[in-house]
Amino acid sequence: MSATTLAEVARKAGVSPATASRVLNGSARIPGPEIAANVRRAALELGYVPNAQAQGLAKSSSGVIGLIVHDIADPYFAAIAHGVQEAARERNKLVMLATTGGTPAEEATAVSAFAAHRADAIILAGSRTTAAADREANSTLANELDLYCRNDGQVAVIGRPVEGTGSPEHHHVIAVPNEDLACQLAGALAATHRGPFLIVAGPEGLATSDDRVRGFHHGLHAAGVPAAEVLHTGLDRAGGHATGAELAPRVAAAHREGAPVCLFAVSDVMAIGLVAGLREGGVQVPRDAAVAGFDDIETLRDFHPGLTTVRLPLLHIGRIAVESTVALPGGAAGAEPTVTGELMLRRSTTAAGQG
Amino acid sequence: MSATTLAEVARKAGVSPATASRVLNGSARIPGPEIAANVRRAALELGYVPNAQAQGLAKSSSGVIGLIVHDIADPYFAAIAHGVQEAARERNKLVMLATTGGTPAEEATAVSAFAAHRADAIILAGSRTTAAADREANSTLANELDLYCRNDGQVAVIGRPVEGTGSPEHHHVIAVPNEDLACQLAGALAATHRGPFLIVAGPEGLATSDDRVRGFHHGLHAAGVPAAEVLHTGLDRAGGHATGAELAPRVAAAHREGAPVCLFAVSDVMAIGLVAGLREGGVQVPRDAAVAGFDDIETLRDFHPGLTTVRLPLLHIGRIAVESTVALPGGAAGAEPTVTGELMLRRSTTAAGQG
DNA sequence: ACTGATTGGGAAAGCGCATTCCCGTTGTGT
DNA sequence: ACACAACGGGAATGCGCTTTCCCAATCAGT
Repeated sequence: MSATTLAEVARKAGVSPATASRVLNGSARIPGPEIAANVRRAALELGYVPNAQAQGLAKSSSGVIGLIVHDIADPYFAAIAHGVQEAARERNKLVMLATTGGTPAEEATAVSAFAAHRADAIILAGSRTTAAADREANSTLANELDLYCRNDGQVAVIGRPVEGTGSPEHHHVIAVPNEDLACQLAGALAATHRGPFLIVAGPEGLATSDDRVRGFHHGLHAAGVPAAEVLHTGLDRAGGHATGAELAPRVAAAHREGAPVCLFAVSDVMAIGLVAGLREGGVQVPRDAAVAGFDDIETLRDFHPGLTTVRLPLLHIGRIAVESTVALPGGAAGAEPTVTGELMLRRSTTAAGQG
Repeated sequence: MSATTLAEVARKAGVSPATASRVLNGSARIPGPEIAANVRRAALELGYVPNAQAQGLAKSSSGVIGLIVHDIADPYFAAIAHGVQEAARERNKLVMLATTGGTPAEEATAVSAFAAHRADAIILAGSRTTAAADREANSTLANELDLYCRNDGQVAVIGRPVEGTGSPEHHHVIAVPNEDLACQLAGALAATHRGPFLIVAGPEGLATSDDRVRGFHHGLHAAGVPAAEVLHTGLDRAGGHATGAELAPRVAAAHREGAPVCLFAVSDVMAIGLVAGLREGGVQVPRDAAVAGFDDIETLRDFHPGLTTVRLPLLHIGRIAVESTVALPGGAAGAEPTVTGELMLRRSTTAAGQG
């Protein structure tokens, strides 16, 4: 059996389709109460479900927000998605999800798909990449976004703008002060930690990772601490874990020699993997080495020892991404789009007899 | 500037809209190569983006899969969403996400919204509830689902079927052997643990929680162990944490008296909160008490001490939910829809001098 | 070379709904 | 009592696309 249409409802209620349309959705003109009741009853009896596609086609607005993330299973993105979802619901919008694995090429196809669905807005979460290999894909992405904007689409990018896009009035950048916060973190750690610093970073060219590395370097430099060595690996638990296992002997040696290492992983999930890898290599945190992360992922806050990190208001970031891009039903625009973080100094960087 | 339409592309290419349509999407009839090239070039030059809504309206298929979860920030649902997303992409479908906080009423509105968008399938993840207070909302949900099915929608439910729905040929239940696995877990724990058992459950009436509690009871009973006390709390980290804090003195006392408690939290996130709460109350796991969880959430596998739990193939569950519900482009149906779990016995239930 | 089958393209009819116009009816002002 | 405004409802058009149906042109077959 096929879906019942507005026309059928109208016929059953003995009115015109126009009238039925007016009563069944908040139109400016509200038909008389008796007629309205009739229509509503007919709709109910027939099990009428409005066809959002037809509505969207007629109104040229789909009521959909597109969200693009690297990996929804990553708690970082899950938290952002949560915020997006909340704000979307307040606006009576649905959210469409695309996961891309972080490649600009996949992001471009996701944008294209969302554009095809005439999404009211597209939110692009996840680090931009500046790697040379992605240059072409990045420009494809920029083109796709421009195309979308030409059709009156709004896009919000979390972190950093996409290189090479035009129409800035359609682009909203939710800037995340990664560099500044990493700098602060480095300063705080340098104040208490005696010994060399090591940075466990994501792949080279990942903007978020690069920003945090750069900030950490600055912070160290400002504190008069020798520059940290940087190790590049995967921006996930596995990358951290592998690096931890690899580094364990060296870290253990450093500790024996009285110059324990402080490791900064550019994300919490990496830090967690790192700690696990070190532990499997016989290194205890914070006894033998200090470890810090970034993001303050909620699920990881109960980790033991408590992980020193930087809290990012992920949920809020998701919210303001949609706030900056689609107005509330009431009409008011959203809150101010500033994102700030907060240092969370916990046990993982507090060795006994230190601090 | 408004979007360019197929008609404009057709005019520019000097062909009819019909022909343009045929070349720009895989139609059965493929126009001549020269004409096709013309059309493609025109589309490119004009920056044509097909209107998926119009396509959906004309074809009556939207290419969208609706996913309903309690909370996307919960790693349990995030993992399922990941699997859904993967399988959806293989089928060239987009996924629409709705988070409901677990209330059947919200689930019903989500189903309604997805039905309005003519989603090709709806996947309902997250525990059903049998609480009396939800009776009415549950039947609303069932109605909404039936309405959706009447319009040829396919629905997959993860865990347990929704009570009161008809048209079983449209409903696919991805059964999760919660009860059986909890039973096995209880048996394994009873074999090594000496001391009373305590179950930290979710709200009463939550099917998943209830199933796991029941299974655990059975397992204990089969092992000849006295029945466990059940404590109901929130099915999240906060619930586990509060219960842990509350229980700490009692657990500590039990340990002092030589009869350490084994706590079974019905989900990993609860277990993590529980451990944290206990620790804040001075109870060390596994030294003073044993703790087990359920799900084997990936992000939590690096937890220390390793959490004894039951591994559920969450990603796979997400995959088969879509496989059972929308065919592959190739045409073949999906894999067999059986879900199995695996006991993961780790340190959290292995006190020194035991096991 | 003539008929019948096949191919390649166009015309047009929807898909389900919103909305602009239009018209008949009732209410207000002097 | 009459003109005019305001209101409440219907007819019709269009949103952008797919797809059937139809027609002209080409092809093979005896």
